[in-house]
Amino acid sequence: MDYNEKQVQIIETAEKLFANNGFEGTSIRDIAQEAGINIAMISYYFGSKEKLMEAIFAYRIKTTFLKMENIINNDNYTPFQKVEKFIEHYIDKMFGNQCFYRLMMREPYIQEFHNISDLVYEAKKNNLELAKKVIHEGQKRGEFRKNVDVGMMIMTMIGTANHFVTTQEFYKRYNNMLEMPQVEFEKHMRKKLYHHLKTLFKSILTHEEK
Amino acid sequence: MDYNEKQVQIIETAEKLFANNGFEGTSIRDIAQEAGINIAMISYYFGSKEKLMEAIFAYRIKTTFLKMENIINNDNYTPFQKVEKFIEHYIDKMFGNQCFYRLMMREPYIQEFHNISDLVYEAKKNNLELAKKVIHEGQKRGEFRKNVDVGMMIMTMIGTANHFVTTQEFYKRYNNMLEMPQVEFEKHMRKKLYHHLKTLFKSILTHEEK
Amino acid sequence: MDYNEKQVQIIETAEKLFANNGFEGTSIRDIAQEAGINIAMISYYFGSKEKLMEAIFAYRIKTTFLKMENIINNDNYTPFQKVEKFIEHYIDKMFGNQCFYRLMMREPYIQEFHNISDLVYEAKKNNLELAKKVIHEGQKRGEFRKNVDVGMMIMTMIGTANHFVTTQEFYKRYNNMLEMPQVEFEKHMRKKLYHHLKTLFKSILTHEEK
Amino acid sequence: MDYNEKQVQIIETAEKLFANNGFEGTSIRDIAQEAGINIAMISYYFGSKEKLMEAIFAYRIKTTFLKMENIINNDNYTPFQKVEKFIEHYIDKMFGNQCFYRLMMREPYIQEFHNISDLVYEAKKNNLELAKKVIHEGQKRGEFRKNVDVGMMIMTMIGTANHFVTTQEFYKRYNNMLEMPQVEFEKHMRKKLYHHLKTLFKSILTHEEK
DNA sequence: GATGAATGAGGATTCATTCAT
DNA sequence: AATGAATGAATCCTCATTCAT
Repeated sequence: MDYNEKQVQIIETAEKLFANNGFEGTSIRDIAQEAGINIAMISYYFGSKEKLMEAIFAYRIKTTFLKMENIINNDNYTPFQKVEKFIEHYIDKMFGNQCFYRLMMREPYIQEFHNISDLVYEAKKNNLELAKKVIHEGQKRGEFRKNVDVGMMIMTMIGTANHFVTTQEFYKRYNNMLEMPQVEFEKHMRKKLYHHLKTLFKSILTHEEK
Repeated sequence: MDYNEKQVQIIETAEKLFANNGFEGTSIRDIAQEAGINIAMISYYFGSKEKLMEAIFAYRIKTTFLKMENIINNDNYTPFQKVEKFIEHYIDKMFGNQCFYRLMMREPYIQEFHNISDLVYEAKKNNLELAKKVIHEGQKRGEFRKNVDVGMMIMTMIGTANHFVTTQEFYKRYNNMLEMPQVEFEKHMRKKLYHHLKTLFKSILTHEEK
Repeated sequence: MDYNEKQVQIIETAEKLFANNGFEGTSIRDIAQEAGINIAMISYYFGSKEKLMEAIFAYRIKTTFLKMENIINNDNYTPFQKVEKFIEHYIDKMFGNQCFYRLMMREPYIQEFHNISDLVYEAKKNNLELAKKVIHEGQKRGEFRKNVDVGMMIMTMIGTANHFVTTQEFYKRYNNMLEMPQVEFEKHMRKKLYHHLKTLFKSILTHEEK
Repeated sequence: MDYNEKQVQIIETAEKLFANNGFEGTSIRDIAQEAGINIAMISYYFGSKEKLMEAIFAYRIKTTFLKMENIINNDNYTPFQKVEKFIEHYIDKMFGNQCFYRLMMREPYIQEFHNISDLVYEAKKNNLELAKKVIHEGQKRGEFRKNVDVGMMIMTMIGTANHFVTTQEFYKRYNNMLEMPQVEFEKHMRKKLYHHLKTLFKSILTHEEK
């Protein structure tokens, strides 16, 4: 399960190409060429193209979906601070691993065919339950409204964030930001997303129904 | 630009398969077999696989992104009723054309290579501007808060709705609804989404900042 | 065996395309498009693509390889004048039917597969024997040398003339005549060829061996 | 640019089939079957059918159009001996590479579409200029007539020789030589062609105009 | 451990032809 | 008489994978 330098290089190259062109739209030749390695090495290291896909998921889910617990269990934060941290964390992860997130979005079916279904399911479930825990805590402490559908809130956060990534190109074009350097643009996006989701959650969690 | 019965059948079959398996993951053979037609007919009718993809977009965007104006311009509705109608309409369209929406989500790159880029851009822009119009109207009438980022609200609506569709399988499994018939499940989802987004928008648009 | 206007149009279009791109390199669609007729008409009129090829040969050989006898049997001409007429006639025919001649040159195998083998054989044989007749007449009258290989002379005439047509493009480029209008260029070529072959034949037929 | 054994085998097989059936009339399957190799190997080695055609030309022109200079520059030969050697050399090359010569004759257009145009042009030009050099030398030494159109003489040589190859089948049939073994037949043809062209050139180059 | 050569399977597309009208 | 729709066969090419080295 530990990948050497070359294997990691292959994984990351493949991830990028799969995200851009899809699993079937990317050939092993493409990956080998982009990564500067021999074509046969992919089958050699991973067994097959499918197994490489599995490796990507295993690699990312392991290194990506961890360490959320630390935030949740830090007692120095108020419930809403925890929510904020949670949002920040998700956004940071997503921007830091855009390719992988785009890949997950575009190849949902891939789960069914390969041995990653459970992995992904567990990661999502884990995420959801952490969020529930935070919000329930806030409710118990009387700081959040009672009748909040936590599942829907999480979907809103993830959906909005994901769509943000997906729709970047439209956004750029619509707002005449095509010339802005990618790094700056991402910074802008990220900040905007932070603010929006925090405001949204605050509004939902603390707004009194009339 | 008018497609006969057989052409529509091909378009809809291809749309489904492209949505499930991707453009490159779907062979012309697959489409022909599923649609019960001869393999050569696809090239015969559409010229190529790529042109078929273009036809799908042209077909759907034309028939899907219309008639939203009627809602917006109906003076019998209050601004918030218009927002509700807008949300309903988007959700209905999306559930009614799940395949196409999933296809758009998974193949964003396809726009760049083919002649659908502008089509999609215009549709999205049109959508966004209609939403802006409604909300600005509510603001002018003092019924909505002033400092609402309309763009972000739309992204939230679309992102949440899209994610809802994408994540169905996880949702089913997580909530032990795997046995529920698809039709009933969708009804359930749709209702839930209606409610959630309306509540969300109400909260955002009318909640007074403290 | 009599072709109507449309059939002739198809034949001539096909002849041109076959000459330029070869039999297999030309599709029925190409011919139909170029001739401005329906695709099905070719099979309808001629039965098949192969039969169309046969029709071209039948059509051209009939109308092309005739009337040579008149020259030969005209008693007002001296033997060498007859040779000159013969040369002129061949060159004129060839320039007037360049496409057909190029077609014959590039598709010699086609004879074996189709029913035109005998047709072509007879035409060639007829040509050769007419030439022999003229030259033998000149020899009998003591005006031509005795030991002339008539077959080789004919091959020289035909080969040179054919090569002239084939190598036009090289000739143009080599002599900086790329800008010259095709009509003028052909006139130039034809004149040159007349003169060359006549001189050649005169030299061969009348030159006394030392 | 150096081809291994298998590549050469493919090139020579393809050359033969292209010469007989044309570029478009020959399928990759045909070539693979005749050469006893896997179909995919052709694309593997050459990239495409077109590139294979280019390879044939590159291969032949390189190995075929060389070493003529040696003859020309050999000072032991008289000008007419050089002409004879030149003729012999051309005929030998042509009979030794009949397929390639037939291929060049039947696919002149192929030059325009592919990267061999210049290659062929240079080879032809080179050939022509060597011939000119020889004849001009003879003229300078007063052994050849002054007013000889060297270009036309070369065309005569090449055209006659080429036509000889093209028309073999007719010749055989006409002269009842269908039963003669090919090797013996070729020997006969070659000898005949030697003699004819040498006589022809002698007559033209040395015959005094009256 | 690492790789270049080789291949069978399957990809999209074009083809000449047929048939109902 | 003439044609648009439709199709099975064949086209070239790319694919992921294997194997001897």
